[in-house]
Amino acid sequence: MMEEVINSIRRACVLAQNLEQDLPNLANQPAMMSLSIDQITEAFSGAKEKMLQFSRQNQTSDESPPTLVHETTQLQPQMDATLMQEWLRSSHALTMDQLFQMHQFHAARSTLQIGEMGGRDGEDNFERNKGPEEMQGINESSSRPRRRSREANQEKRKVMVPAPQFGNTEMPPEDGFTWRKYGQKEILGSKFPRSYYRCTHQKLYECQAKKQVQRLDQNPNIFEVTYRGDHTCHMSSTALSSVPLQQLLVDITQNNSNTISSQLSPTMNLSLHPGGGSGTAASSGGASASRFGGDYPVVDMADAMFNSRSSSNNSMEFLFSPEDKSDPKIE
DNA sequence: CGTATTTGACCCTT
DNA sequence: AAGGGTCAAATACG
Repeated sequence: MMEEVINSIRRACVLAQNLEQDLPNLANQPAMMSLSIDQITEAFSGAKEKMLQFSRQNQTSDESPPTLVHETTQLQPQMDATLMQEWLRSSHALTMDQLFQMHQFHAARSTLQIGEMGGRDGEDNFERNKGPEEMQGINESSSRPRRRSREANQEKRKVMVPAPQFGNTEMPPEDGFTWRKYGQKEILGSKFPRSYYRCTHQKLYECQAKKQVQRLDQNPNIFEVTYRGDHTCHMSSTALSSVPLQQLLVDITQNNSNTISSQLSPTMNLSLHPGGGSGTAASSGGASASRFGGDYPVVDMADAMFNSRSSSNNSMEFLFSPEDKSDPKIE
């Protein structure tokens, strides 16, 4: 539970970092800056809410509800708070100060309502009776096999992201993952087409993560990015700014408490050289260790490292083991 | 020459 | 049936 709070805050911080980076570009784009700020505000609000929730339930009753997180995340609340503060102070001192001010400023008027997508698809059509079993022949004439198309019940996370002010504005900004476009479609009622991306490493790790990008007709400078599926690869080869903060952000805004915690490994972040670190420690070997799961707090460091290498995937295959996917079914 | 994107057809969901 | 999502051949790109 508490690590949820920490994660939330962390996400907010990542967002804030992003904003800071884009500050020069956003300077003359009040709309987008406002959007970005709203996102950050929203993120912090979510974190705060969770924290209050947590502390409330922690001191009144001790019937800690069985959250769906790993058991390794059972940490002492005090400890968490301390470590969290430590982390906040050590790695993001300046920004954090401003951010908290910002937060207080905007706390009252959180206006952004992303993540209110059509989430009413509670039930899934698990077996869409895929009738013709394409008798496994090499009959490539007319009927295409088409295996499992729409993965059953994949939750969608929707987020708005401002278009980059420089370079190719046709493309949404980097989000920390490498995507490969596999389709584009005109959408009814939208001026702009919607593009479909899937994770570049889908083959390697059966990474089912996908996203679709659509720029709003109201404001072409803003993309609506919808994420689907989880990354089973934890790769960040072309990361410009950070992690898939969209996912994270949306998670906050819709109280989707269980999806994210399974993707992040909350505990290892907490062991971030609290205090003595002085920032630049662990730069040589340390980061590689955290590459697999929880390198989120060290995003800048990780980025610095990853950015230097381009996208040569095959050489890294052994580095990115399929993680803890305890699902041996391999088709 | 291998990899990524484009694009129309195909198929699934509503 | 319409609209949306995906496939895969063709093409572009490095």
